[in-house]
Amino acid sequence: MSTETPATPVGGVDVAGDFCLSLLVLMRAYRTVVASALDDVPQGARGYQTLAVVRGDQQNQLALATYLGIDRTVTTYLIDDLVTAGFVERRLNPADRRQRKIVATTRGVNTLQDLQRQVRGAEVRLLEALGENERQSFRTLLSRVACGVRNVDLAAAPSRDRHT
Amino acid sequence: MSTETPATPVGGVDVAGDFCLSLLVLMRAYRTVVASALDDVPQGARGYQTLAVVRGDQQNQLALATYLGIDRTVTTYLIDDLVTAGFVERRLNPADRRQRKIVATTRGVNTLQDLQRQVRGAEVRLLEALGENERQSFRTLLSRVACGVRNVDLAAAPSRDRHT
DNA sequence: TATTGTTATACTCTATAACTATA
DNA sequence: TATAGTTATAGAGTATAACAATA
Repeated sequence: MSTETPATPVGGVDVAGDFCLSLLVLMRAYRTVVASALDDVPQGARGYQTLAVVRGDQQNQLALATYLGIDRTVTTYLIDDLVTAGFVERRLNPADRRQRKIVATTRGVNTLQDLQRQVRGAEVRLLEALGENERQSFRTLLSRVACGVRNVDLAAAPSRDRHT
Repeated sequence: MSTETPATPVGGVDVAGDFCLSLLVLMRAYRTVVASALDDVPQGARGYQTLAVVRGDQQNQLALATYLGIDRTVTTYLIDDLVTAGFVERRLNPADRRQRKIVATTRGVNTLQDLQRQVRGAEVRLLEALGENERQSFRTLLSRVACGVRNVDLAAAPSRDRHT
């Protein structure tokens, strides 16, 4: 009740206005646009994100997995690759020896800074259709949506019950 | 040259403002939020998109694949499933008997309308963190970015050359 | 017993190439 | 010969479950 628009945009198709497809297109374009920048980063965008998170805060793998929204088994392989690349280290947490804190190496931090600059550039290209103010708006809105979604944790959507 | 911001947002990490992660979070949340609505649609969001495209314009499979950004081999399976579900039909194009035009059935059209309503509702929930005006802005900006990206075709990003 | 991390297995998704039929 | 569509095979990515070490 009281949805925003009439259900059917009669006449032609309004696919251009279709949120679902637009989001997919954006996602794919994003991957393409940052691909060359993240080519040498293990696991591409995922490795980059990990590096960005790890740089500021030293976290164990489970916390990292939760934050990035990936499985802890995946995290193992991911960190393996980042360690091999020399971007992060695993350090045993003396307080709880089950945990391994992930710490960015100097090389990792330097690489990250370099990557962030390149990724930023790629993002600007991606958002070329927008003016500078709009681009900033879009960034801000996206960020707020993501934060909101992250906090709410989508309690309204029982994805697990439906897995049959 | 003349990028928007200084490369490093010194101090803590600015992951909340990280476009890359935000986009991923949004994408995942979107999937989750529409999952129950699209549960009975073959191939989920992809089948839904296909139905939306097919409804307005009768296209052959190759054109469909191009538009949706998927491979033509994938399209075959996708259409197979949609046919099985009774949402679309394959019709031989008399003008060129190599082609199969994909046409939505009555049932497909009705289902689509129903789905669109549900998906719209889910999207509103997804964008809950935004006010109504902001929500509309976000939709519009996203749509424009997607269109821009689609037209430009990302010529600047040589993803194939880098495939080693 | 519960938790962190690792390993092994299986499953899904996607990409590549070979094939049929029409042009 | 080139194109539309199909089929088969292999690869990447992901999820599940079982395991080892520590609490």
